[in-house]
This record gives sequence, structure tokens and C-alpha cells, in this order.
Amino acid sequence: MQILYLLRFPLSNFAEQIYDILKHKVPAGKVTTYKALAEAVGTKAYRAVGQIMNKNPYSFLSDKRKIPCHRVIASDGGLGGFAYGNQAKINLLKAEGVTIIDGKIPEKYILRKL
DNA sequence: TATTTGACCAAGA
DNA sequence: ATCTTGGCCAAAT
Repeated sequence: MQILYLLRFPLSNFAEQIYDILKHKVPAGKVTTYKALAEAVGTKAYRAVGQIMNKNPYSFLSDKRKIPCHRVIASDGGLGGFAYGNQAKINLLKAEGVTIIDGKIPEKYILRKL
């Protein structure tokens, strides 16, 4: 059954690495950036990271693996996007203790090196 | 194989 | 503090 799941949601090595790093190095109460994730894998594909978050098969709603894609924000402290709507992203972050000031995430919450 | 598409980023004649 | 522009590159088409 595991194999069927993988066939249904084939992961490139790139996406898999991003998910893994995000899942293991960004705890609740902290956030990271698209850029930091890309760099952690040794690439400048910042935008590709966003696409991967958008389409990730491990929806935090339906899958137990719960890749915390709501903890990924833009490099300038802005929210970035969220597949289920930005308000949902804000709510999740707030629930984890991340306060948003004036639409931006304060620097103290951001992990820029992974 | 070629072109288009982004939840991006940095710089600014 | 905004807005624009050119660059970036994996995935999707």
C-alpha cells in the first residue's frame, strides 16, 4: 500500500529534501523562508520551493505526516502564500505563538540558516 | 525537446 | 515605505 501511495504522489529528490528539512528543522513557534529552504539544498530555486509547498501531497489537513508548510514565509518577513488561504496560515502561526506585526513576521522568529 | 509558470528575491539610470 | 524589473530554476504543460 505504501508503494501505491508513492506511485500516486511521486516525489522528486528535490521536493523530498525540502519537505524533510522543513519537517525536521523548523519547530512550532519558528518560521523559515523559501530562500533558506532552497539554499539548504544547495540551489537558488526559490520559486520552485513555493510551487512545491503549494502542491505538496502531504496536506497538513489530511495527512498525518503534516509537512508544516505554514511555517514558510517570504524573505522580507511577508507572509508568502498558502494553499488553503492566507487567513488559515495566519491562524496556524498565531496558534503556535508567532505574532504578526503589521503584516510582517518579526525577525526573532525567522530561521534564515538551516 | 521547448516553453511557460510560479506561495520568490534583490536591487534600484 | 512602495513599486518595477530582471534574474532565478524545478515542474508542469
